[in-house]
Amino acid sequence: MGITRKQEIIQIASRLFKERGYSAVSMRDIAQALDIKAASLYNHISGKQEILATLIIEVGEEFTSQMSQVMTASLNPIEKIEKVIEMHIDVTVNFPDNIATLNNDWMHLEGIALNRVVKMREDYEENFRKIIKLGISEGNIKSQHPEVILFSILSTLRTLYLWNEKRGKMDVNVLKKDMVSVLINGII
Amino acid sequence: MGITRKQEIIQIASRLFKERGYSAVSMRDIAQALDIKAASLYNHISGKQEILATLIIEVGEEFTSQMSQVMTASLNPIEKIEKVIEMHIDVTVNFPDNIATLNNDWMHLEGIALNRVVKMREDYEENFRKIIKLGISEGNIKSQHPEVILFSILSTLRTLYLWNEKRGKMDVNVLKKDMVSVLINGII
DNA sequence: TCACAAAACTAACGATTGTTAGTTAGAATT
DNA sequence: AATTCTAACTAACAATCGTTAGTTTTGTGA
Repeated sequence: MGITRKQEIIQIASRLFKERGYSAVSMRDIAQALDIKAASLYNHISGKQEILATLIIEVGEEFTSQMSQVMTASLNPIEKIEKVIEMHIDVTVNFPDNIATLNNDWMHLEGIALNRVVKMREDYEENFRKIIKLGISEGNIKSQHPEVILFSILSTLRTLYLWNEKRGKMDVNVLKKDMVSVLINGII
Repeated sequence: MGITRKQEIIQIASRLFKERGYSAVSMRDIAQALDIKAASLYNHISGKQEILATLIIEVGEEFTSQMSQVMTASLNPIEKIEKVIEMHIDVTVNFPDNIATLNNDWMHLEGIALNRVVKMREDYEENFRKIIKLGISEGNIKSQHPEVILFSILSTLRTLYLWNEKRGKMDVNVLKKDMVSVLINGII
């Protein structure tokens, strides 16, 4: 048993959403990419919203689960940040299209799904913030405005997907090592 | 003479584009925000595309012009990177909505405008890359893969607009100082 | 006060949107 | 062999899209 038709639809849709954005992709576009008619999609999914919600929640839960593993690990703050960076690179490699949609189209979610995703993101940021603040109070991290540190690292990690193709033949482990070095030690 | 009606339309549109994206904002939405009918917009602009193109090219030219000033200044590579960071913060403060649209909706440009903007972005990145490579060869910058450095700094700067509201009462000059410190010296 | 230009309006166009209803061909199950 | 299930299809819907044409209102300068 390979992947279901439903998964196939969501996969193709995520690719199109990544390129053009949720609003610019029609159900007919998605159907055409699968070489079927738009109405046939509804044998597998309830609507465009379900595609969006499934896509986003899938990768959102991956981040949540991985972050909670990092939080409970017995590591010092700097080591935890390193883990978060490495984890982010792994998730980006495994879900590049989902991440694009999570970043750019979360606001087109409706109802409970929207609340849920917003809360997931807030919790994620709050966990990251805790690590940074602890690192500062313990003296491992320079005493800088924590929000600046949080934002700098997080925005680099979040937009990794944009750069992942250009990265080309660069090995994932090399990328992790360089990324950790640049984000933690700076460039000089 | 304050701003023209055309500028007013573009301003309102950029705010809506920032929140929902170009494709999810209709001409009727823009008109409603101005308390007029959609057809009335066409007394001032030729169409939705003109709004998008004007918006994006405006801020694109600002970046191009400021970057070329940095390139010709007699500064060492590290000082140039500092200037680029500060410049990016200034442009973000002055054009927060344009930047959101440049980042997220450039692919919806059509015809010459699309080519032009893609070229502007490529040139911008190439200039930044030159600074970094020179810094590495001169020994001012750690010998790391230049693309990792370029990408880390640039993605932080490009998504500053997302964070600019949360920044709240944080003074622009403090932000510049902290940002330069984090991006160049790291967090430890 | 009159003329003119600017900027709004109403009405409508053809195209496209997400979605539903009902049907059909073929495969799997009984 | 008969039945059920799966997954496609055609046709159509109401709503909305960007845009155009033609008309009316509004404000300004002569």
